[in-house]
Amino acid sequence: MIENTENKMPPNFIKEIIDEDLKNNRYTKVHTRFPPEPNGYLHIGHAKSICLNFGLAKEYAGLTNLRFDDTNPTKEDVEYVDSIKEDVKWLGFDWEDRLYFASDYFDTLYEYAIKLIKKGKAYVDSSPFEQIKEERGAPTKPGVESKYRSRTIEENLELFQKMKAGEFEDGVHVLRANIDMTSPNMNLRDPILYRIRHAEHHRTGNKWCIYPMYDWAHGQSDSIEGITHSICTLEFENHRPLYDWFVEQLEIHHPRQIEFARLNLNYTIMSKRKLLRLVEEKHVSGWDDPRMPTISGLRRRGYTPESIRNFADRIGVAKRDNVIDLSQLEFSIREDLNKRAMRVMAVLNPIKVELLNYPENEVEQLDAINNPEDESMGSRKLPFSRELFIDADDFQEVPHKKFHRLSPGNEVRLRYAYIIKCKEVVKDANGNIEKLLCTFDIDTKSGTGTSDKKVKGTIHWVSAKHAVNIEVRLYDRLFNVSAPDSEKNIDFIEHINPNSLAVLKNSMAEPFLKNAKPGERFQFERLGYYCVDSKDSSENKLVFNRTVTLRDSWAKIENQ
RNA sequence: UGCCCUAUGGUGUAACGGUAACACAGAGGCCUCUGGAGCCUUGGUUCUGGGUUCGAAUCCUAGUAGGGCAGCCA
Repeated sequence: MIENTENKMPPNFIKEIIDEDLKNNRYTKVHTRFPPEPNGYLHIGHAKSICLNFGLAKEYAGLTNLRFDDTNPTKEDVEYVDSIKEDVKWLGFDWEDRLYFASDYFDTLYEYAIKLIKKGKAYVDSSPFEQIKEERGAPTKPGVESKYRSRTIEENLELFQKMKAGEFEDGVHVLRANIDMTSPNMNLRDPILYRIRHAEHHRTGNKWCIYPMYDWAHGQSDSIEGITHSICTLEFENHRPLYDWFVEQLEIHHPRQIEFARLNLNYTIMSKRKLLRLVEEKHVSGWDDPRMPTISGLRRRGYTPESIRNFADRIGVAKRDNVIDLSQLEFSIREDLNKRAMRVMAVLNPIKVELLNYPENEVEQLDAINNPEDESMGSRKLPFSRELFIDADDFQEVPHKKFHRLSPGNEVRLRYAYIIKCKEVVKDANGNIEKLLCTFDIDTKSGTGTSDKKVKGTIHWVSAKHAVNIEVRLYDRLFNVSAPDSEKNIDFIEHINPNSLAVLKNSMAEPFLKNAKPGERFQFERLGYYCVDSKDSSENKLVFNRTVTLRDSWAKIENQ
């Protein structure tokens, strides 16, 4: 396997920080966490974070928790909780018995809030929404203090208790921290800790009608879990002083937050909101549509966990904004599947070939190697007969000057079989090719060494009467521009590639594929990697998804 | 006209003060019963200007450029 076996990711600034923390005894172990909000499916960007958090812990012999930051009941759902667990597991990571929810800490968080109020560090603000917004100021304009800021501790305690008891409508009061309305860091301008939301929570039901804000819940959750290094993305950099302030005021365990740049992929959108829109507006078949950058989409597309982990290692982690080339992801899956996928022959767009000098009812069983990269995968038998299918792309009636495949009067090798020559093109009334009449050279049988005839090309084929009909879904990038959501005035939906999916219903595969099981991956020789669709494929109707094409140097020649 | 962060070949990431490395992509070539795989070759005055130093991609400083921050979202 290509994956490095030393459990080591390449050097990065986070490891340097951890090394230093360990050396200085700031912490004596490494404990990380992956903290998704269950409001959507995980995508390849999350995979980067998952690999980072679990990878770091593994490398330092530490632990990683899975914690759902479920502080907003109006946006979250168990469907997402389940999918996230499945995806993390599938990626190959194990949180063991450390599955947590921020909602597990609602009681503790409430106690913490009381503590803050008693210290005079939090107050109930009864200003209307608009007023709070107004008083917060702007990045370049200091905020002003709320008139409720000077309420007594007793008054705050009583009001907060009543908020919890459900005595107020949504939005009537909020609990705010008492910090500094003039701070240049907006996060420190008396941030809201609790809001009233009479909504049912997917775990706590109707127990609560006040819910903690993310900023109030997140850092304390990390603290409660004894997290040493809270790895998060760059946009929370400005929140760090606030989180530090909370744990200092509360005098509780102080995790160290380290921010890194999130993953961006060209020709891809990563925003959960926008992915949700693709699903809701049915531009794709669901969160697991093989064109989606979600983990479930990549899985259905045929990506392996190993390939994604290697990808994450390869792209590294740093603080500068980045856009990774899609080819990097494609390389990762080709690299992995090249080593492990069984080779098989399938004809996407069949043209019939008749071998005029091959006996009518004869069938030969030819030897075919299952994987030239891995001898242990052995070989199999391929039936060969008078009538075959080859791919339309492998025949040109008027060949391009560098075309090495079949054309009238030309010879080509049939992989694992014979060299054939095209004698005649048979067409129907509309001029469409019906079949190719060819002859085969009996001395050129593969493996016999009875002929030293050389031809420039080798093509794949399938025996017509033995072939199994399959459906093939050819996927291409979902968007036709490299940065689909970069223009403010153009809806990213307009950049959807109309050819992102092509369905071929008449493809033919060698009989071995008859027993292919959902999720199984193959290389269709000379074409690419394909996997049996996990949803729509059945024994009667095999459906294959194209994971990725093989590198195609012919395409380059052809385009010149 | 505030605060925070960032700046290395086309794209990423490394180099931890001693003369730029690795991967992907691109371009050449070799090899080949997958035009696959594999192998070889080929790109950078390290954003700019000052400074510190025997020596700077690395430290300081001033610019410039990009990103983030004004949800009772996360």
